[in-house]
Formats: sequence, C-alpha cells, structure tokens
Amino acid sequence: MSTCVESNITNHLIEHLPEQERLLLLSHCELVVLQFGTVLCEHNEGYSYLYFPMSGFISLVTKLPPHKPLEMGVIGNEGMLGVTMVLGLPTVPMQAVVQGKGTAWRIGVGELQQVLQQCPQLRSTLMQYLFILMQQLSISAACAHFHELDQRLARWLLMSQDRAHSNEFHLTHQFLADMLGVRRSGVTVAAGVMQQNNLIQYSRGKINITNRNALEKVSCTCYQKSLDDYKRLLGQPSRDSERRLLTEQGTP
Amino acid sequence: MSTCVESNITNHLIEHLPEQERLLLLSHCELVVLQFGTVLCEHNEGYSYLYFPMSGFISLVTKLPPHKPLEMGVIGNEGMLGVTMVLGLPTVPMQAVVQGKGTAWRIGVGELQQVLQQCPQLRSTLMQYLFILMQQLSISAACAHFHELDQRLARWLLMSQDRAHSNEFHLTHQFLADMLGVRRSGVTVAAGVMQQNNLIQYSRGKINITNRNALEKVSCTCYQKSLDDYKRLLGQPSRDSERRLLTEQGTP
DNA sequence: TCAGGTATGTGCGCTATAACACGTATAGCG
DNA sequence: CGCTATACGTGTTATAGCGCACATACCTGA
Repeated sequence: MSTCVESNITNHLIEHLPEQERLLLLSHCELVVLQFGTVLCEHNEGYSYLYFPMSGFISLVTKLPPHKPLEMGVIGNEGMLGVTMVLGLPTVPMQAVVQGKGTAWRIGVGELQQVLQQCPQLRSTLMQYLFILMQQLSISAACAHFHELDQRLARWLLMSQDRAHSNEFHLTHQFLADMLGVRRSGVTVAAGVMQQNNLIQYSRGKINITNRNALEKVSCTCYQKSLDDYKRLLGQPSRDSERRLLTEQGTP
Repeated sequence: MSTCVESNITNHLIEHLPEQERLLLLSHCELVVLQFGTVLCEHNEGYSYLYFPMSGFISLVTKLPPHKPLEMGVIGNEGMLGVTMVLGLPTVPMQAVVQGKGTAWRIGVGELQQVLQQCPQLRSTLMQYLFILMQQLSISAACAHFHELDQRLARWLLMSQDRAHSNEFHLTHQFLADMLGVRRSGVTVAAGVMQQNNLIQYSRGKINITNRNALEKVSCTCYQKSLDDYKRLLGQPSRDSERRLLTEQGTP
C-alpha cells in the first residue's frame, strides 16, 4: 500500500515537462532523503544544490534579528528550492529548512545551468514558478500583518497537509510559533481550541487533521488564494488524487 | 539650479548598462510624466508598459480585501516597474501607484522583449533587480509584522526622500496609513511625536524632513538593510550625490 | 526506577493598535 | 466673504498578542 502511494508522488514541476527535457533533467539528478530539521540553505548564503521535493516539504524562513523567525513560503512536491537559479543567482534571501521528512531530486547548481541551456520549457516553467513564489511572498506578508493567529494557524496546517501527503505529521507548538512569528503559548491556546472542536488532534508533536473541511472554514482566504495563484500558471498539482488515496488508507 | 538637478538624475538601471545596450534601449523608450496618484497597473492584471523612473516614485501595494492596503516596495530611479517581464510574464502581483510625481522612461512590453533578445547585460541587470525586489518583499513582510508604527513610518519617510529627490514631498496621513497598513490616527500620533522632536515638519500633506540623521536613528534597521541588499548586486545608486546637491539648495 | 529533557497548559499584567467617534483648522472655491 | 471638503488632533473602549513565569504531562535513557 505504502509503496503504491510513493510511486504516485512525483514532483509537479518535473511532471510538467515534455518527456525529452524531463529525462535529461533527471539524468543529472540524484535521489536524496530530506531529513526533518535539516537546514538546506542558510539565510543570504549561496547554495550548491537545488531540490525538487517529491514528498516532504521545506520552509522558507526570513530572519530579522533579534526577532522570531517568520515563514514566508512552503515548498513541497508542487515546487522547488533554489528557483532563483533561473536568474543566474544561486542565493535565496531566506533560510530553507526541512519541515516534513521525505524524498527529493537533487541537482548541482552548475549542472542545472547546463541543463537549462538545452531545455527552454524547463526554463519557462521555473520562471513561472518563481513568479508564483513572489505572489506567495506578498500574500504571506499581508496575511501575517492582517490576519489573526487562529486563521493563520489553520492555513498553515492545511498547507502542511497538502505537502506532507499524510493526515498526520510532526510539528511542535514551538515550531509552529516560529513559523507564524508568534509566541509558543499563543499557538498552544489556538491549537487547544481547534482540538476541543475536533478539527485536529495532537500529542507531543504529532498532529492529526481530523476535520479538514472545518479547518478550511476557520482558515483565512489566503489558503485558497495561494492554490488559485498556482493553478493559474502551472495547473492543478497532484494533490487531489493523493488525498483520495490517503483517505482510503486513513481509516484502516 | 533646478535644471542642474534634473539633468543629474537618471535611472540607475539604465546607467548601469554598457553604452551600446543603453542607446538601443533608450531608442525604444519615450519620456513620460508620472502624475501623482496615477494607477499604472492594477492588482493582478497585466500591464502594457514598463517604466524606468528618473524622478518621482511608484509604490507596490498588495490588496487583501476587506483589509487596508499594504505597501510592499517602492520603485524610484534605482529600479523599474514591470521587472517580472524578464520572466516572460507581463503581470505584477500588486497594484502600482505613483506616490511622487516625476518623469520616467516608458517602453512597451513587446518592444522590451525584442530589446532583451539583443541585450544580454540588460537581461542580467533586470534579473538582478528582480532578485533585489524579492529581498525587499521579504524584508517588508517581516518589518510589517515585527516592527512598530513609529519605526516603520520613519523608514518609509526615508525611502520616500531617497526617491523624491527633494526634502519636501506630498503625503497625507491617510496616505501613509494606507501604505503602512494601519489606522490614519495612528499615523497622526506617530507623526506628531516626530514633529515635536523636530525630525519632520508637515502641514496639510506637505511633509518636510528637517533632521534626517535623527530619523535614521528612529527607523528600524530594515532601511539600511534594503540599501545594503541593493548595493551588493547593483552598486551604489546615485542617491548620495543628489543628497549633496539638495543640501546645498536646501538652505537658501 | 528515577532524573532530566521535551511538550503542553495556564495565568497575569502590559502595550500597541483596532474600531469608532467627534472636534478643529486650513485651503480653495463659488 | 463664507461654505465645504480636506487634513489633522484627540479621546474612549476593547482586544490580540507580548513577555514572563510557572505548573503539569509525557518520553527516554542511565
């Protein structure tokens, strides 16, 4: 069963390519494991590898000392880490941390540049994704400024679930607080309310989404807006089919 | 005197190009006036022209109904409006409004695409500027979330002055409030304190910066960080020489 | 089995800002 | 010259989230 799911999960950007380009790109990639908590890229430092997650997900986090961190975007199998490479700049203005373990295709900076020469469609896809990322940044900014903790928490859980490919994933309150740029105890209170209303269930870092529909109602519209922005340029990620698979498994 | 200043103010991105490319680009541009309040581009709609301001400045504003607007970046003679064009996408995920009147070089979308084919250095410069814009977005996001009204107001005034090429410019409290995503009366209070401390002086929309050094101290570090991010990739904009000129004029 | 780390629950006082409301002054127009 | 819109000043109440502090529950390993 589990292998069945694995084989269905690919990276949507790669899937999106014509076969020729896809094969060329993959011939330069190697399969790596994304381990929870790994920092793939430090804030404002260059990177040597780019990652196309297939499962698991990566957070983009800004740091503005002496303040808490603040998450600006999430990268799962619908995107990639290091897309600024199409600008010729192997830097990302944020820290990239693995938030959900999984697997990814990895390629070196130099090799991608070579591949890009021969793959116009890849180039164009990455440019579109970069644009989407900019949209996400501006949504996140406004969301963090105007929306309240419970709405933002709901959104974050939904986005994580979309990318975790599981109803259950590992997130402590402290971690969520760092992503949302708020106090840990604030998250505890908001999550407590959600648990009382049976939207989620958690214990010592293991969060389980029990009522996704209700969670979508609590969330701010930024969640839907993000999905729409993505779909407009790059189409529907494979999210839905995976959800169906998961639901079949989810009640054993 | 005033003409002397005018002739010294150019667009830094254009200045940055080798002569050959600069002349080719300019041969496709026309000179236009940026009138205060003009909306050059609506939120999430395509644009037909790109602008390289020489004086005056343009704000990039996100809108998340039903909330107030929130400014994410400012474009003056150090940048351009429509840089997403290097991604092949003539859209900007924000509204663009003229906040300070001035003049700009304007070029059509199709023409720029032609010119880009022949100008590798232009392409690379625009890519660098796009990267800088992304950095600005993430700084603005964190700044709006963590920093307080007075700090943010100070930063905004400094950034405006840098791009207005004048110690005095037109900004009502309501306008500032919309940029900062806060209440109008909050701005009134913060600006009142600054006026009492002789940092600024204002009356019915005309704001005059009287003590720039002190204003820089009140501002959050995001102001300096923005400048640094720009300088790292594209060097020092012509800001300083202009400041000197202005100061000579400033005390008649 | 006990200690110590990790995760979560809860409370208290404080501050910034929201929402709303109303008062005052100035410019510019008829 | 006076009207009116615009710009600015001020106040009152409510609340979300902060900083800090401490209590409780659970896991894990010596």
